This record gives sequence, structure tokens and C-alpha cells, in this order.
Amino acid sequence: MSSTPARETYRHGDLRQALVEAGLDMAREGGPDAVVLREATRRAGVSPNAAYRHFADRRALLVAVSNTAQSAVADAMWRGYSAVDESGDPAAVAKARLRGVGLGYIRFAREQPGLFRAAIGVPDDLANSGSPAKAGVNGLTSFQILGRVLDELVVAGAMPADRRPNAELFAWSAVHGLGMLVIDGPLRGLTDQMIDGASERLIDMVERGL
Amino acid sequence: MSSTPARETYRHGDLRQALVEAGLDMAREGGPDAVVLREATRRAGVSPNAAYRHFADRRALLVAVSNTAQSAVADAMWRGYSAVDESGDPAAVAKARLRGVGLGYIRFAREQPGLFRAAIGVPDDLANSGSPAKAGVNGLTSFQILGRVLDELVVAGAMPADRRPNAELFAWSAVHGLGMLVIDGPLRGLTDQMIDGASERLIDMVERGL
DNA sequence: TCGTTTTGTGTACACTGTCCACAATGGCAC
DNA sequence: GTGCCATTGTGGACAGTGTACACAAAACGA
Repeated sequence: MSSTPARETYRHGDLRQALVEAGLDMAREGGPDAVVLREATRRAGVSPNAAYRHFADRRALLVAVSNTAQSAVADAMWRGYSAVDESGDPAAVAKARLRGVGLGYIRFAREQPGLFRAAIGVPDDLANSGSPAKAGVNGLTSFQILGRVLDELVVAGAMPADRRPNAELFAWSAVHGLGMLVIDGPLRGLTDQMIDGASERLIDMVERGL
Repeated sequence: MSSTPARETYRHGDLRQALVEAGLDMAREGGPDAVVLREATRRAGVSPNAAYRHFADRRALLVAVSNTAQSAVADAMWRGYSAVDESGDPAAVAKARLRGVGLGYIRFAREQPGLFRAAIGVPDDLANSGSPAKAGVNGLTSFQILGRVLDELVVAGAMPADRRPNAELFAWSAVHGLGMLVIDGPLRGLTDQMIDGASERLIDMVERGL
């Protein structure tokens, strides 16, 4: 991608971004544990300590990588949301969107297991949970996208309003758990079709149970 | 616990076990990333390379630690199962057991976050998934305990039989996801009561949806 | 133009996982 | 018992890591 091993100028230009980019590449294959600070600087064509001008820590770099990964997750969910045809019964549309969002999440977990792990496996400060850095192209965090879908379900009458509070947590728990099962649980190694089937059934459960 | 820093005999006696024990201690505070091979040998009062007589790898040690942690998870679930009063309506008993098992899982995640991470965050070969090393005191793996509860639900008529196949996956996804939320998601830092409330509601969803 | 601040370099240290050659030990065949 | 031998431990070494400290180059603002 952005590999400029030999640099002309003393200054790099946008080292911070380059380091995050390198970190993402490493996370893609190998997950968060595979992102190593020195290697990132090497790929950016810079000395190891240069990283410390932009990140306090390896951990800080990891958090930045994780944020970008989370925004990729949000994008995947949003694609699932947007793919739904808006015409027809509002309740059906809302349900389809819930399904689309859930499937988008699972699909991302399967297609980008390394990034997925980096997205969910790096603890960050609670205060940054709604940070724009974690949001997707449309400005919404994955959690916020889910919240939006749930709101739509209530408005469309497909979900009792008194169950709405905190419902994100439960829906998210379900898909998130399945994501983990897919990348290194008992579902690892199953075919795409089998996993899709399991995802559908999981979402059936959520729909019925919410 | 079993710290014998100074050893009399040349042979240790049960080094393998001692290393796993040390690994568990480290995992308890800091999760799987915190278990470092050299430190384990140090705590066992032995030279670093001695570990390689019992484990091929740091990874192998980690897997052993993870297995023990998984059996602790199974124990926590089993305690939740056993706490249910067996008298009364079979359907009610089965449902209470599902609840007990789920709550036991979540409680473990909250009380032993480090061990919990070690239990679920260390990928092992699929073939060992039913290994006795991962089982609890009663010889059942956490997955097997869950399967048993679901069987009981079907027998008691509290769950349609045609939904039974693979239902473990969905129930497990839900509680597992919540466990993650509790240890480093948006639920981190909530009081025990709030988390208990969320757990109950999650299990409500599973009960309705299964 | 000249300090000041920012950003990158060099050297160094403690620590890690792991490899190799060697040493102590305990058990088994005789 | 004696002697062999597989098992289990030790010592030393190496590459690679995160990070601290002192210094150098470049960009910027007065």
C-alpha cells in the first residue's frame, strides 16, 4: 500500500497515518498480537523511536488501529443496512435491516478475522466509546447503527417499546458471540453456507426474543 | 500457591503442573497475554529451558492454561445448574437451569476476567474441543453442560424439538457476547446489580427466542 | 534572522522466546 | 548391585521486542 521505504525528506509527512496503516496490515494477518511497533516503523521507513512522537505506547498505536478496524466493522454493518429495499411493509423493512446489519457483522468477522479481532479485542477507555474515530463512513458507530435499527423496529411496531431500553446490548451480544464462534470457536472451519445458515437462525432467535 | 522457589532435588517432581499453575496465576491478573514462559519457570524455581521438556512452545503452555481455565468456566456453569431446586414443574426447573448456567457463565466472566479471557481467547485445535482437560469436576465441558440443559428443555416441553439442533450455538453466542461486553465492552464498570439485570434480560431473550 | 518547537536518529537496556550443547538423575536389564 | 540410557534439568547464546535518554535536523513564528 503506502510503502515508501526510502524517504527523501527528513520529515515523513504523515507518519502517524503511515504507522496506523502498517499496523492495520499486520492486524489483517495475525490479529492485534501481530501488530508490533518496530515493524510498523520499519515499514514506514523510519527509526523505531520515531513512533513515540505520535504514540505514547505500543498500546496507543494498537488503540488507533483498533479504532480504524471498528469503523470498518461499522461500514460492513451499514452495507447490510443499506442493501435492504425500502419499499413495502415498514415492519418487514425494519426486520430485514436488523438481519442485514447482523449478517454484515458476521460476514466481516469471517472475511477479516484479523481486523475483527483487532476491532473487538483491544480494550479502550470507556469515554471514547462513541468516538468519531470508531465510526464508519456515515458517521455512526456500530453500536449506534444497531440502536438505529432497533428504534426503527419499535416505530414500525415490530418490537414492544418497553423492551427497547438497552436492547442494543442483547442483540449485540448475540451477533458478537457468534462472531467469536466463527473465528475461533466450534464454527471455525465451517463453510460459508453453513455459517450463513447459523447466522440466520441466530437472528431468528433475536427477532423472536427481543 | 505452590511456590517452592528453592528446590532440594535436581528433579522438580511435577514441573509441568507447576508451570500451568504459575501460568494460571499470571492469567488471573492480565489475561493470556500476561502469561510469560520465563516468568513461569522463575516462579517454579527452575531454569527457563526446563519448560521445553514439558511444552513445545509458549503457545502449548498457554493452551494448557486455557484448558484449565475452561474447566473453571464449566465448574461455574455447573454450580449455576446445581443450585436449582429440582422439585416442581419440570419445564420451570429446566428454564431455571438454563438461567443458572447462563448466570454462572457471566458471573465467572466478571469475577475472573483474566481467566475468562484465557479460557476463550486462546485458539486450540478443533479436535480437542471435547477434551477432558477442558471439562469441569463433573466431566462435562461447558458446551456439553449447555447441551444437557437444552435437552432438558426439550424433554420438559419448554422448547420445540425442531429447534434443538445446534441450539447450543445460539444460546452460547448470547451469553458469550455478554461476557465480552462485561469484561471490556460498554458494560465494563457497571455495578454487579446492573450486570445481573442485563444478564437476566439477555436470558429472557434467549428463552423466548430459542 | 534567529531562537523555539516539532519530529526524527542513535545508542542502550532489560526482557522475551527459543536453540544448542552439556550435566544430573532415576529406572531397567543384566 | 552395575552400567546403560532415556528423561529432565542447566548454561550460554542469539535475534527480536518495547522503551528511555540524549542529540540532530527541519519547520515555524517573532
